[in-house]
Amino acid sequence: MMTPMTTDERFGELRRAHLFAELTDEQLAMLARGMHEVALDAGRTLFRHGEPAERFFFLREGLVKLFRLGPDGAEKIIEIIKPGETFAEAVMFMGLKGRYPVNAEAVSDARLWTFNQKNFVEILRQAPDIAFGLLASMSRRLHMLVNQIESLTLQNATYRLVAYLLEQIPPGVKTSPEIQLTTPKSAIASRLAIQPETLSRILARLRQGGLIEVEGPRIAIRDIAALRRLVQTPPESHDG
Amino acid sequence: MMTPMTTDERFGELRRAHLFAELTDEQLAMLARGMHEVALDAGRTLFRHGEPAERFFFLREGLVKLFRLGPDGAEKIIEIIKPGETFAEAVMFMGLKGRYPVNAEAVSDARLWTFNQKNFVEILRQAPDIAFGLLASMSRRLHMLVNQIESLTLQNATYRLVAYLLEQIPPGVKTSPEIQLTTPKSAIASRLAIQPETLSRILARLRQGGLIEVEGPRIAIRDIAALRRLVQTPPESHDG
DNA sequence: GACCGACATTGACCTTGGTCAAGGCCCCCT
DNA sequence: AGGGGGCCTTGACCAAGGTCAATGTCGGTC
Repeated sequence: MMTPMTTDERFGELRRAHLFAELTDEQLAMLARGMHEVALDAGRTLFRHGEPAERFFFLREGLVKLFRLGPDGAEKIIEIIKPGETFAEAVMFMGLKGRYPVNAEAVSDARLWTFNQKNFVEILRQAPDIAFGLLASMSRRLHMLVNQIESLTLQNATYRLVAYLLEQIPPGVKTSPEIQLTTPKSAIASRLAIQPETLSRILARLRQGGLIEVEGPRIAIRDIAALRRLVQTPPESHDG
Repeated sequence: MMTPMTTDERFGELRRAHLFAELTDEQLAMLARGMHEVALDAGRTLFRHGEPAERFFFLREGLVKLFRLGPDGAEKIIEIIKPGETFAEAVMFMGLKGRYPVNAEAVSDARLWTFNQKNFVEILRQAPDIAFGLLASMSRRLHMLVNQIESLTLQNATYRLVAYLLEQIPPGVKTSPEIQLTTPKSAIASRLAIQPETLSRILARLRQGGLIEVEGPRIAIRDIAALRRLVQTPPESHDG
């Protein structure tokens, strides 16, 4: 179901990804040659933990969750991919027998472009600049995961949720910002490794304290200073 | 206080690191030109979370822990570096203003080689093969962190400890293996995000169950099958 | 040999967050 | 309008693991 689209439009869209932002038109053209379109209904699986990793992805539309399953079927979301982001690039360098370390499933109807591993490695050889972009993007992910581990182990559920809320504030907004949750609260709970019930309770507590107001997926920040005090923002910021 | 050492010996030692294993003598020579020796007493800090990252490291001797501190000073060890491993390579690609995402401190007296970032990036440009090695090594770390997150969120303390013990079994040993803990138990507890008291209690429980025997830092596995059953090894292995 | 400090162990108690169960709200669907 | 299904909320209860404190063990030092 590919809608007609000019090359320029495609390039523009690709460049939304960190990984591709710096590429020349020529390099993008190379890339685009090996690219395939995929549409995925909400709830459908893109790949599973342990499967051989032959492709990586660029998300054009919709939401995709990356998650692991525990023995009892419990699910922990590692990351929620939003449009304009690439994912599973990293795994391609685990050697020939690289395998996906997580499951990927569409949260809402999604459209993606997929790239073949071999193809991409070939491009990398010819255009080492891309390799540097890739290194940067992996660094960022690495850093993010370390932050997640810290927050999971050193901070309690309230801290994690408040930190998450603060991260969601659109940049540049100064006074009483509002947050629009883009994913169901249950998904956020999983990302923060808490139960939906606990998430509810913490929000209720913050509401009672006058720190926020909640109305469905809209959260109004009433007392941002108090929230920041709650997380005692450490020297460096908690970028995600 | 550098002891005299032939070039060959140095190259041999460098090649113990994944990252350098595939390099030619020429490439190693380039690398070695920008390399400096550092000795670090036990307990001394190598770098701190948030400092500008200008160098990365190869550990020759001793142990180094990478950790984060919570607001209250609680410490979570992210990784324990062992001789022959490199660390902090990844952060160099976070852009010019890259900062260390963790603290690094010597657990025991340590000797390291340090490499300058600019220097190394220069080498990468000339020898793109190294970049691929770096990508692979970062992939591995990424994968490892994802596994840690899974285990922290989806598994309980006993599971984590048992999984850790199973990982420590020297490869190739079949019958009633013995594990020599190389770090104090308190450090292991921190790596697994549990308190030393809890670690003690779990070990005691496993001992009472006849699964292991503990004598100080030596742990004898009595019933490896039962241990494996405890962690119900998922489809794919939990490499660390 | 006595003392000290680091580390480990054990016990009693408490806190956090998970589990189970019962509604409530809202949107869609016919 | 009525009914059904997601999703969220709230309450009662529970369990895992954390905290605090006392005690043990070992190795080094004077």
